[in-house]
Amino acid sequence: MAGTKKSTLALVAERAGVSIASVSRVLNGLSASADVTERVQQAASDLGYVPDATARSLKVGRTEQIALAVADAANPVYMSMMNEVSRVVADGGYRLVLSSTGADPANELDLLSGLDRGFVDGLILSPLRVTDELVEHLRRSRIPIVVLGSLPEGVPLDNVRADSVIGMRLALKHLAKQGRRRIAFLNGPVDTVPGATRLRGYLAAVEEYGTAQQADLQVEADDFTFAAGLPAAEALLDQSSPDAIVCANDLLAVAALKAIARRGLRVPQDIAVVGMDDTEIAQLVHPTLTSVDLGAAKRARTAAKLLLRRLGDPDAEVRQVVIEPKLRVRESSAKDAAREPSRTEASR
Amino acid sequence: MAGTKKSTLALVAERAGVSIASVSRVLNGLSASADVTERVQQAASDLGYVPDATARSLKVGRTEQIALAVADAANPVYMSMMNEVSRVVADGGYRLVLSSTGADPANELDLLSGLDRGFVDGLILSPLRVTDELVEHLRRSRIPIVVLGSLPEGVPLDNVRADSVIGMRLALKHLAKQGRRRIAFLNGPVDTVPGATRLRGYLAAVEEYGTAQQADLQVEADDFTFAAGLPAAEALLDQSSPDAIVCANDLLAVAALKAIARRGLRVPQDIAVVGMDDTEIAQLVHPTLTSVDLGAAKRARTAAKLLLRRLGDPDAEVRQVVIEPKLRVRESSAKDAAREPSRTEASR
DNA sequence: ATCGTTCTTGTAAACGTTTACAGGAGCCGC
DNA sequence: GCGGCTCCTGTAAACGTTTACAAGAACGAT
Repeated sequence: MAGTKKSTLALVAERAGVSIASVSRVLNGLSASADVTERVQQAASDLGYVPDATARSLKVGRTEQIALAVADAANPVYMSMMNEVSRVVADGGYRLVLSSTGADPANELDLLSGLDRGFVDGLILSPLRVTDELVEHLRRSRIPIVVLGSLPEGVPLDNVRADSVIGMRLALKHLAKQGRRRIAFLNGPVDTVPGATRLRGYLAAVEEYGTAQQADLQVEADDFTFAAGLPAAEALLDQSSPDAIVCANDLLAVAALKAIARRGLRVPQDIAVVGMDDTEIAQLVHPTLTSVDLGAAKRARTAAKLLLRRLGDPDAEVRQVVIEPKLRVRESSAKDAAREPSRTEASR
Repeated sequence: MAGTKKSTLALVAERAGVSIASVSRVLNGLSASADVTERVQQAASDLGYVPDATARSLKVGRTEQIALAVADAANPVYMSMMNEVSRVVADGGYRLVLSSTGADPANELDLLSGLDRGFVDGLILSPLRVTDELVEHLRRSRIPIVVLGSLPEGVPLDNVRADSVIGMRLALKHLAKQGRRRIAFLNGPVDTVPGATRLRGYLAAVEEYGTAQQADLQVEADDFTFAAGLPAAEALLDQSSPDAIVCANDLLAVAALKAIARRGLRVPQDIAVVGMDDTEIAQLVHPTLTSVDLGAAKRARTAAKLLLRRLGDPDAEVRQVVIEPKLRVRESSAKDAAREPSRTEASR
């Protein structure tokens, strides 16, 4: 069947006794006589011909590749996003180039400059920090970019974001309704976009629902990870005695669960815990974790579709989509402890 | 600084008043007079010139891209592998193209045939199932492939695998030494490579340590996921009363923990649980999960390095690396329940 | 029978690089 | 002062496609 040597249009043409133009036409389904079609197809299959992607790209000016750049691919929420993007993009006939930018904004800039090399047709970018310089680069990019996450007003780029302010509101409302008054906030770095907006949401909700507002109810982990969350949660429990903790992240929430368990306190009886992102982890831990679903999968899917749309129609109007958060109540904040998870999701 | 219009060698040449060959040479650091060098660099930066990746690829016959194909990107163990590969590959100056093949072997075959289109220089493949047809395709591939996982004898391909038979042996030895006699096995699909070898390892270890060998101590989940593991674990507890469960996977192990908790049994006092892969999840759950570290990160890193090596030297001798498993004892199998995790890993 | 259509096919240019080759300038030693 | 050397630079070919254009064949209509 497939030979092991490289094969080219010219070879096929020679074998079929036609010109390379005819071969190209037949293989691309353009008009050709039955005779030529037959001979070309025969020759092509004899030689196991496969068109060269690079040459084609150079000629048609498209690579059929899309880049996805996320800050921290180790975070489960990015993983689920990646999976969604991967699927949509593949369905659209594109390959996915992965770009792990890491926490350093410089990498994002590097990536953006590198984009002009034209190795992808479009980019989905999920920046942790949005600097002016980044925005400037985004504006003058030669290829379509859709941003996954918040963007300053007036930047004319497709983007899809979660409304985490409302998300925090949902969490605090839920807790306040149970009579929780000392609701703490375990945040990640506040100099990141998610960290900043979630803090804003927390403060607004504390105000709205009239729960305790004390500085010692807020703590900031060095990173949105379990490892960073653990000491932060410990510190929080040391410095205050909350009756609920809402966390910027499921990983941080799991860290809170652990810190609470180490002190012999009970969840949710003594302290309720609410996470954010509603990753798979929320359902794995014990007790299962109440979490604010910011629609990561949906955001990712939407972003990918927006990009495909723009690749198809570069002049389409700019669209900014906001995904509405949903609260997934589970054991870690249930009023009656015996309650089952409210919803079971398949994990794949 | 960078202009927003596309720029080409010819434009730079014109502006600098030299030939395109000279421009290319200067930009690639080849010999050139100070005068020309100066003028070219000036012109290039004026125009914000960036070389076109596609054209370069076509000419030099390399794409600087490497593909990574995994069956199920949603599995946390693949995620960690992906991160490692991503890093090594990036350090080597390559981009990473992600290919989620899914459970269907047909997709892997598609991918392999597509590889001849030459959009990547090499491939790291982690197949769930290894069919003859797959092996045949692997042999006649035109680009280097390194296989992440077991491979039939005599296939001359770089590969790196875990010795999960020894891994299972470690797990059972640990449990048997505690006096556990009814050690159950919660496996994933046995028609996959991991499923098959882990079963083999379990049976051999049961033999070696003389623990109970009963059919009802073995159960097979439909997939290596939490969702699939839950009913399987329930069934296991229904049909037998093990004093330990070793699982093919951390996700399955977490499912076992949950099923056990639902019955009001205690871990590890009533039933010890051991997982496999030692993913981050093992440290998040309560109780923390003893797990066999199959060196996923190390395997991935090694595979990536092997591929880079072969890309640099196509005639290097074929290397097959086996990574030695290590047991990470944690609370879920501790003899004395108050014991702390034996080792704390940073999560990033 | 001739002209005009339509349909098929081949020739050749183009995409943006890299690089083999050759021509020319400068320089040295004799 | 001239052959030979080195060093620099330009011309042009090549990578493997796609596609505009023209040429030719076949055929119908007048």
